[in-house]
Amino acid sequence: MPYDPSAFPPFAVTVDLVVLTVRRHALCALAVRRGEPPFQGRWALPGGFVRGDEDLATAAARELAEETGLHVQDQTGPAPANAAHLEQLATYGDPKRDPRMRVVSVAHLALAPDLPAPRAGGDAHSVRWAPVNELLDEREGEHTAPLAFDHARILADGVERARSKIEYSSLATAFCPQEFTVGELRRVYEAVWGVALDPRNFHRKVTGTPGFLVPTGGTTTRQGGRPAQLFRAGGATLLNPPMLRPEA
Amino acid sequence: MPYDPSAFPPFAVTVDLVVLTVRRHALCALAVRRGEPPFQGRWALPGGFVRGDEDLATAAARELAEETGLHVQDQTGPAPANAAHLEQLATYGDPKRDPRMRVVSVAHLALAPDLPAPRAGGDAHSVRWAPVNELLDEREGEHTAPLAFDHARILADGVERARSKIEYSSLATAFCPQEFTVGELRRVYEAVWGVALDPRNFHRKVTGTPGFLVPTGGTTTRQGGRPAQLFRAGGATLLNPPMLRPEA
DNA sequence: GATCATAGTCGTCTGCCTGACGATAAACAG
DNA sequence: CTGTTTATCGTCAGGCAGACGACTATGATC
Repeated sequence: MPYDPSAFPPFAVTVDLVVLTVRRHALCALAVRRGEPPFQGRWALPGGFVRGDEDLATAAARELAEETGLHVQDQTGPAPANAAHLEQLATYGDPKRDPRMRVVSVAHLALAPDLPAPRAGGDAHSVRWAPVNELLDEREGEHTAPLAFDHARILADGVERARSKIEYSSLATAFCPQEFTVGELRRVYEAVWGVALDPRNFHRKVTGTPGFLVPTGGTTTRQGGRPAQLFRAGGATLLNPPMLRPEA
Repeated sequence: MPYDPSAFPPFAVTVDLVVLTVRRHALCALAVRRGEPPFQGRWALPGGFVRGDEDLATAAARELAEETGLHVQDQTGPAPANAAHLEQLATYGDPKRDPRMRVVSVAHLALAPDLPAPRAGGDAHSVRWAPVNELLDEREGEHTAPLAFDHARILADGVERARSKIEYSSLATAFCPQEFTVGELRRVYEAVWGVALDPRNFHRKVTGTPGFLVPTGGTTTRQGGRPAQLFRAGGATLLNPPMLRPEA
């Protein structure tokens, strides 16, 4: 690795974000409308350049906060109400992925609870939560033009990562508010996997997995029906045994 | 995303390789000795700059071939004898990870069968297969100085990826020659996980998992003892049910 | 207030998978 | 021929998962 700057080609490095949440029983992703060419007017994933003195994870957290007001879940201390999970997804560096110049994008995956409040600093016309099925739909439509750049691929990879990761980790709780019921957690799994799960078996499974859920003592009827116990996410990050996705 | 080149800082982009194989019942990684500062004389992961017109996967495959003579496994057509599995691992971009300049490294993970032939173009003094336990050992020793840069972290991430991925995918066969026995495959799992497995249960499990192994009809006694059936990797990439790593 | 719809929670049963382990088979070394 | 090594088949008990019945506690409706 020589010093000589002419020995290597310069790249622009960006972070792109796949921000997922569950709204109205559907898995949704954050999309922004592009205001300038290329792909002007098309929807894209939020993202931006990594600064010269900034770590990749820091850049992703900064973009996430700018775009949504969400803060990255801190391991220590009490989690704020609007805490999100953030992890690196993959890096995309096809020489032709951006027609202007050579851009390498380090995509990150963020999982957030459904936000009742509007997004900070967001323009309603240029930022929206869209069902991933719509965004990944190939057909043209009012809101269904393909995503800009290679963002459909990135989104698909992010969705697949989320789908498989909630199997063997407690990440599904990142889609829930701080306190949640077993039924709410089940609806998260159903929305992310796109399947229906048996409430009784799910309840047994999830309450029987050590470290997954801790009861808070409270109950709620916000979903209607009989009052349900409230839980908080337990300390376990890896689930043993895992939640099994039903056969394809 | 403006055009203006002054609007974003330039980065150097490299690929680093975690190349794993199983030799003498131990999981080993490829290490190269650095010939110049920084970290002169220390061991490091092989890698190099991504060229201006090159995809990330292409750059990784090129570096792999230069360093080992291995070719990336092609989905179509017959696999050559020296075929390796290659996938992107993660990207490391701490601003201080290289003291000379801002380098973002897209690490890749390669899994290869034990190579009986010496490496093409390699100097025996500057390239070696080293047990990952040695490379990750913090203590100083003749061959155990810590890896250069953040390569210990990258190697650890690669090893962990391999350990978890052979659970639910057929990737363990990438460590085997084209034709192999159940016992040889078991020794791969034992070396990667660092545990002893029951030969009888392992045999039942792998032969009972659909699409994992297809018998070639031949047998071999190269491991001594009773002749063992030879198998080839089946078409399945995802194992159902998965191989379960024994409890920690 | 009785009835109904909605969710939540507890049990039961059966089949499958797993881990532990006995037994047999086929090679080679002495 | 006997012991050693590796491979392969079988058995058995425990645990977990899917299917599903039953009961409970709310709010909504008549």
